[in-house]
Amino acid sequence: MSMPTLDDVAREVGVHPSTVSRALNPNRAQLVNPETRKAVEEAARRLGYRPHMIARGLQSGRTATIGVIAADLGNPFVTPIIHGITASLEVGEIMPVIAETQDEHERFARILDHMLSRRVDAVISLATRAGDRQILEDAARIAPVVVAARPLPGSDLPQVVHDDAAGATLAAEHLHELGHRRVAQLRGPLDVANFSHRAEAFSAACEQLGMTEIEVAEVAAVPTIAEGRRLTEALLELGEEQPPTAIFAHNDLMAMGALAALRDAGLRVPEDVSLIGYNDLPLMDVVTPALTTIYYPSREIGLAAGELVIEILAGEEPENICLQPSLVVRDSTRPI
Amino acid sequence: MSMPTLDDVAREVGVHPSTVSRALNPNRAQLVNPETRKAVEEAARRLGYRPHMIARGLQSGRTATIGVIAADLGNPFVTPIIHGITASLEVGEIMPVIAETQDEHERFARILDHMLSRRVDAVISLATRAGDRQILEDAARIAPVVVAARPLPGSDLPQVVHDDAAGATLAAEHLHELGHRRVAQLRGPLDVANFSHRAEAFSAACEQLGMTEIEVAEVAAVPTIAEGRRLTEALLELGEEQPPTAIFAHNDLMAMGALAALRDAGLRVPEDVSLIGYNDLPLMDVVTPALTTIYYPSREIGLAAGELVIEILAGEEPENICLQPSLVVRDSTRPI
DNA sequence: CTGTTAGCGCGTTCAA
DNA sequence: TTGAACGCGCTAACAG
Repeated sequence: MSMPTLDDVAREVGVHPSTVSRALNPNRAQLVNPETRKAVEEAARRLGYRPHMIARGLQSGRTATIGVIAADLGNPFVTPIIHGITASLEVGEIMPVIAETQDEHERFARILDHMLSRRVDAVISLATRAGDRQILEDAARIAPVVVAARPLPGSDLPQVVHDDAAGATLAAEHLHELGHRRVAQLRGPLDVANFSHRAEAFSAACEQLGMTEIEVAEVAAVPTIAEGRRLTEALLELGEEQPPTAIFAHNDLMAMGALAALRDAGLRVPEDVSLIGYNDLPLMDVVTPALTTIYYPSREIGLAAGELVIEILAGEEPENICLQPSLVVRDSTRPI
Repeated sequence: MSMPTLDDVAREVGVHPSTVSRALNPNRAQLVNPETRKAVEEAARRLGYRPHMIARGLQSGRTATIGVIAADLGNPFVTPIIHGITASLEVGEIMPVIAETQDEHERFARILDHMLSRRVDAVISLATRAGDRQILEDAARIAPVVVAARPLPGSDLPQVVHDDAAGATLAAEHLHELGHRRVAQLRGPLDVANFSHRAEAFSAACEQLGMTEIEVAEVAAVPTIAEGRRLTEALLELGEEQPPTAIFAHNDLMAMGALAALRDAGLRVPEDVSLIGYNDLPLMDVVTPALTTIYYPSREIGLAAGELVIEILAGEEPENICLQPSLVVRDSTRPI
């Protein structure tokens, strides 16, 4: 069960371990006699030698791993991001080490600590909330930290994000163009910057476009189907003279919850109420009605975050990245 | 950017590094004078000392990481599994290191090699295909290997799987009970044991129940929406006197593709054709029609795989685990 | 209770 | 072209 080391190979060939080290290192292999090199390579193969990256890392100081902190791996939103991260990291033979915060601050802190103990070469946080700022910035003095997916406003940390305000504005404009004048939004947890940005931008756009926003007092505790359902029910119980003609859900999961709640209330989408989501999750094009939504470039965010990490590790100056949303019109919205 | 070490703390307090090591190790802390211990702890905190898990691992031989090999992180099927793995591994403060094979054998081999180089304490393969058997068994002589999600028939490696034959049989029985007599299945790639098991069991059940199986010659290259669509189109072009009245798709994604293809062909689900999937992916209850499917306990598979790894690392004898499927009846199937 | 010594596997000096 | 020695940060074993 224990693996052969450089010493084993050296003994096998009858040379010094350093020679083996050199022979097996592509950069230094030329410094070694071609014949001994052949012999070393063959012995290594025969013995099943594999470099001990841990030992190597101990002195090089690099582990070729980066920490990825996600909020909830059960949310289909994160899969494409992690997919993108692994894809871009592959070129550097870097592997992600993954952990979940469940959106609990204390867990976030513990995980960050743990990752620094592991000496990950960098950390990508996909789980950032407003209250995590201090510990992230502290961590950044020890290892590079990249904030991705969820923005951290007012921080100097390198960020790979998306223009949530633009997305929410697109949603408002789309509804306005369709003739809607009474609208509502289902807000995600506001300590996640994406949602606070969406909330503010949507309200601002409503005001500017002259639409009446029917405010739902409550905010989703977590951005899930269940919470989307709950908020929608609250909205319908508001007892307004008339319900809104269109609803902007802060993400697609909440939109799915809204869809269910509306159905239960006997309201049809889009005939009675138009519904627009956010993220363009996989499968949103096959639900019925196919969901009009704001495309969130998850995979690209992941790719860019991975690439940014590689640049940082190469000593380059990181540049923040902000990707743009786009409107995906499907069947859940229509003219009033 | 460089972190303080035991030596730094020792120098600060004026003791020997070993004393610091002891003071900071919960198991050995009692062997040290309470006062010096206090002093050490305070100095460690003040300096921001964190244990160097890499260095520790170098001599303990454990890295507290396990490798997780997935086929495709873009498939919503895998996220809940990884979710389960991280959840069960958390108790041991073990973190998963993740990589993707894209279902390419060579990449699989490379990744396995890489993980062994990193001295992961164990490997969980979620990406196993028939041809990967040899390299997996070779790897298992170096580090514990657990095969999860995709079975590896005839192997002695510990496995955490699911009874695919039972699931496919449930599907066939359900269709039979509804009165269907002409059915078809959309087969996933057969070098993935789940799909070959489902294919065989479904055919066998058809025969036993006296249902006619209309065979689609082709098999999906990958189990995706696009391939599900392609196979369905092939099925419809078969020019049979009559198309089947029910279709069993080997997974939910393929079922979604089938749904689209049927719609395009002017056939309605379930009025004209009943459709049943496999996995019960998130959102399958909100698509329209809500998909009848076979529940696949993804999260439980992940949890069990993680727990199995922990047991193995604790020196216990691994026991194979086989979880049972269940039928989830929704709106995409109905009596003929 | 604490200091000393050695070594985990490797890369990187410096010599020869 | 190769060998010898050292150290990365830590823990285990042995002294004292």
